[in-house]
Amino acid sequence: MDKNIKEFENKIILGDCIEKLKELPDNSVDLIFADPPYNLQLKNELWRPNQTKVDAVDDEWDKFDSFEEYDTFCKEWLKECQRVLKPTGTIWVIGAYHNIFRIGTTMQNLGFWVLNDITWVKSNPMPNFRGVRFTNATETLIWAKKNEEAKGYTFNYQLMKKYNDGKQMRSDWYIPICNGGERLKDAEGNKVHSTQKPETLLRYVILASTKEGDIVLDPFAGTGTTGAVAKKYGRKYILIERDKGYSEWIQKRLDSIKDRQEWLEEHDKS
Amino acid sequence: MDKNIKEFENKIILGDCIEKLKELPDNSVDLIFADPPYNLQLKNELWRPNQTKVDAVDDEWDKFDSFEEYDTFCKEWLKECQRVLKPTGTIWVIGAYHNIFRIGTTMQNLGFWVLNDITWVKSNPMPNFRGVRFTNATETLIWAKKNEEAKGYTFNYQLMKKYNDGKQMRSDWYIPICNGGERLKDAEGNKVHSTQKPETLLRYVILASTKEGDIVLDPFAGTGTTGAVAKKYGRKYILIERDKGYSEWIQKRLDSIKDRQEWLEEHDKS
DNA sequence: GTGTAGTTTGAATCCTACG
DNA sequence: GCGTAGGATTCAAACTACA
Repeated sequence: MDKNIKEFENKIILGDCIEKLKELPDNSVDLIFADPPYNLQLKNELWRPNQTKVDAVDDEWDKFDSFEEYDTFCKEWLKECQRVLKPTGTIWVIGAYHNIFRIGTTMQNLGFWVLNDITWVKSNPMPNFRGVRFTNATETLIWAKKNEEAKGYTFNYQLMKKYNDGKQMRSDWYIPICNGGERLKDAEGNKVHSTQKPETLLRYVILASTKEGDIVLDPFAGTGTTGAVAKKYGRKYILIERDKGYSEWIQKRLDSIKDRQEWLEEHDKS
Repeated sequence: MDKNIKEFENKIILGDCIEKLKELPDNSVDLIFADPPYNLQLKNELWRPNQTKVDAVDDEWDKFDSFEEYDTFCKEWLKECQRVLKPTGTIWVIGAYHNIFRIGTTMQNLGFWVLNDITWVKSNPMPNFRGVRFTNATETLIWAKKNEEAKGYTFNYQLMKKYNDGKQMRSDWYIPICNGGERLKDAEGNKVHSTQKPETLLRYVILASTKEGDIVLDPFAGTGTTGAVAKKYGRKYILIERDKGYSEWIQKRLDSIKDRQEWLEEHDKS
């Protein structure tokens, strides 16, 4: 026990999100970015808190049960995030209409204090092929502080204003989905991860709400976009990922990125 | 008991939302648009940089003691809405980050099936004066059907596509806030209602998800924007409003609107 | 009437440091 | 904990006044 946060800095931690969060000390990270899974098909493997009894037949699991399990799962990891977050830190959680309402409710119930809901407006969303709904063109990010009383969170107002043509940055962000050279593909040309987030999105998040040298935690690291952007901008990262395959991709990805200091030194020489 | 929905058509019903909803028959309306109180929880005064005070929403109807009380309230009116809604009908609920997560969760728990979450992107939102957050530039609408199994809801895909320059309509809508001549003002020039919605927003909603002659119910009618747009486009309306003052404004507003048939006849002559 | 400059205002969970 | 002083902070659109 009584581990120091330094042991975890710039590490990729392989394992279950909740278990691994529990190993981190209280009040130790400056920013959390969480992109939790919400594929209801995975419910049995993923967010059964109690592995002992799993219904064999899916039909026996009515919708409310499945929502309840998901809520329990989210409450667990969010509670750990709240504990680990510094009082001056903030948390970002991204989701879509399948899960973001439940997450927002859970966060408010735990006492997180919402600062903004940000809409990621996709410039190139997937069309609705059957023409029975509106094109699903957005995802939502919740930005919150540890609790209502928490003071002193970082918001680089002037920097964001500069990036927005000199006008105050708004809560609607126009960013393309992750595609092209940035999208990780395996040897067969298949995408490595189904929901890889664009680096631009993480750049907004990290530049808006951290200072250089801050510690950024991502409990669902996936392909490691959070780590990649953190490294590029001189922030420390702690990445938790339960899938060994993904974690190996993250390692490769991060190894290929020069860290800020290196980059600055090279830049000075030229 | 056993009232017929025809008794309520094109009526403004003065009274408590939940009580009055209970008088409506099962499976009787085609569309519900609900703009419930947001539970803003504003605590302090806010001053602009030029030392003028922001006119905050401090109406009695937005006061709740806790999340729990708010949730109970929402569960009640949403349950009645679900009962009253035809299986081929849909419901829209608008909110902001203060309440929309709770509403979405409650709706999912009740078995409503979400079709889209729509982001109303405001072209002219109020800025963040203190520079401590992003400009709060959006509100969210949840569009849902009665339950997962419900079939045959109306979505005027081609019409919406036409309104969107021939491209499939997306879930992000760019609409100014309600201001100018459309904003109702009393004799002293004060706004009648602190949160009047723009007609354009309701036009999108009603044209997308109803046919002519359909019945549109608004349980929190306010200044009656839903009724006004319904009347203009040949839909029937049922408006519930608990405040006598507001309901009188609605009556005046609706009286000044020609109904669709009248309008078409005049238009034919010219 | 027309054009320009100045004023007003909108669903807002809007500060921090120091006694 | 509280009270107070210090200091940094706004965008778009409608409306008004006036030339």
